[in-house]
Amino acid sequence: MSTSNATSPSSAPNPQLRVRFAPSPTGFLHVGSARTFIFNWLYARRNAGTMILRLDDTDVERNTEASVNSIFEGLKWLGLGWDEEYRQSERLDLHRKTALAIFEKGLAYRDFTPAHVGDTERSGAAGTWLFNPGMRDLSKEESDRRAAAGEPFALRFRVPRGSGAMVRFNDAVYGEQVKASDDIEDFALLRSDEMPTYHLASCADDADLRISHIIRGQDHLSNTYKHVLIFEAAGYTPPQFAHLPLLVAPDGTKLSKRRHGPVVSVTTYRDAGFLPEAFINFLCLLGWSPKNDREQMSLAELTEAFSLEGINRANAVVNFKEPAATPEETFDSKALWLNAEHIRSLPVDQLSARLLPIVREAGFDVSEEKMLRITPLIRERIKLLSDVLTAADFFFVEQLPPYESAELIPQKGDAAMAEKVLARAREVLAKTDFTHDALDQSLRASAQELGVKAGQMFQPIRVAVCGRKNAPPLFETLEVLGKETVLTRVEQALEKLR
RNA sequence: GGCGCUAUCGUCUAGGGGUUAGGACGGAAGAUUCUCAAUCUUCAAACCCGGGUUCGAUUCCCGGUAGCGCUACCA
Repeated sequence: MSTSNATSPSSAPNPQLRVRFAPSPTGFLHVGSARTFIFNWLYARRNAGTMILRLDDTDVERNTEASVNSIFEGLKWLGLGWDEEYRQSERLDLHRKTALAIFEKGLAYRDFTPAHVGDTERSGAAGTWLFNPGMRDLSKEESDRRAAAGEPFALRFRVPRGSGAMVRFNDAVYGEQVKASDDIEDFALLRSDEMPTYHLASCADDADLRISHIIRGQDHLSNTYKHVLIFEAAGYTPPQFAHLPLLVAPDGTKLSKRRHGPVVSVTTYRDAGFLPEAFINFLCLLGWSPKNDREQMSLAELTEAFSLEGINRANAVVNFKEPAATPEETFDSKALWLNAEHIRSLPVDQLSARLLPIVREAGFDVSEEKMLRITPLIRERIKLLSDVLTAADFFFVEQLPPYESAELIPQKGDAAMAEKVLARAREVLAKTDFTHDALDQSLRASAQELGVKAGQMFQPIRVAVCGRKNAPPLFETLEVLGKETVLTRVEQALEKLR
């Protein structure tokens, strides 16, 4: 890595650099987790390292297969991939071995206190709970005897006390971190059912998988002291830590499906019509900055620009609206804007290919060719892929949905003018080539002959063929619609006016 | 309660001992086009508070306040 170029992603594989994304499958994949995954992935790719996915599923009570699926579903949509995959539940032997090694060094002890007892006593006026009285100093003989007798116990880390010892680590984002070990409680390593706790399993696996950088949410910043203690007790050098500021809701609280609804779930963005590359782009800008005012960036550009130094320390608000009605007002407006930007920068054929399944899914039978012709007309008019359904609806249907005949009346005109214009249009269009320039010429000429403004000529026709006033440019629209459909719709509009 | 982290426009952020505190989204106004959108121009909008240090602090230090995190045999 010392040889890698500082300004472009290194191509030489870097076997020493290994990062992991380690979700626990106790819920769907939410946007905060997605960002953590993305940052890890970016860091791995930027430095030609290895990206590992590890399911931290040691909490048998809360894990669900549905959650595992939801995580994979979300990650699949992001489309970033990973190089290695593990499940903690398949590595319990390693965790127990690690715990045992720590125990044998005298750095952990058995706690026979029944589970869930201390909660109220612990947080009494005396202050912070640090350990259960008596257990820490149990003699080896008694501890062994009670264990041999089959009494259940949790294994706790024997955190150094009264020595004034300090635990420290250097965080790539938050800098030098120091905490008195007297302030750290004797946390559990193994539960009384012999399952490892998160702290133990996580560290044992990180060490075993030779993780070089732990990039994770800041909610783990204060847990890190415990982790440093575990790494050292087990004889490993702790990896480099980099904690990420949290993503929070507009009310400042952490994202939760219960409180904030589906806006916090990754698949909601997928289903709403976000482009994964736009969503990734948006998430990257939350808590990280390339520091050069760049906003819209491709994956390649993000990969190239990404560095731990660009990560900031304050929590970032995902500015969605809680009581959500339309997508327009639900999602963070920057996410929407970025999505529109990415849509516009997609080549027409690619955008068209992404739109087609959505249109067909909605029940419209549209050919690839036709979609290819429609796409450029709506590309600048949609923010979400699914907007295609409202922006281009009139291209898909045989029969236009009903609209008010008053819509046909042009600016500063009346029903008579609308009728006059449409009658003329019917006549002229019947003998005009349906190409942009020919339509342009004959319709403008007609306007002049009729003594109306171009806009007054175009508007009734637009409404007649699109069913509404706001639509893509007229000539292109007519061209794609085709002469037959256009004439039918103009005829129907004329009937409306009578 | 204890321990810790954080604090620049509404939101995401840049910056940093002396700046007209920059950009973006969103908002407002205008230009432009056959409507809408896109595009372009302009405008409004911020350094949490109090003490230090200093010739000078938004920037450095301390305190306060607020928010968040951890304080489980959850992760």
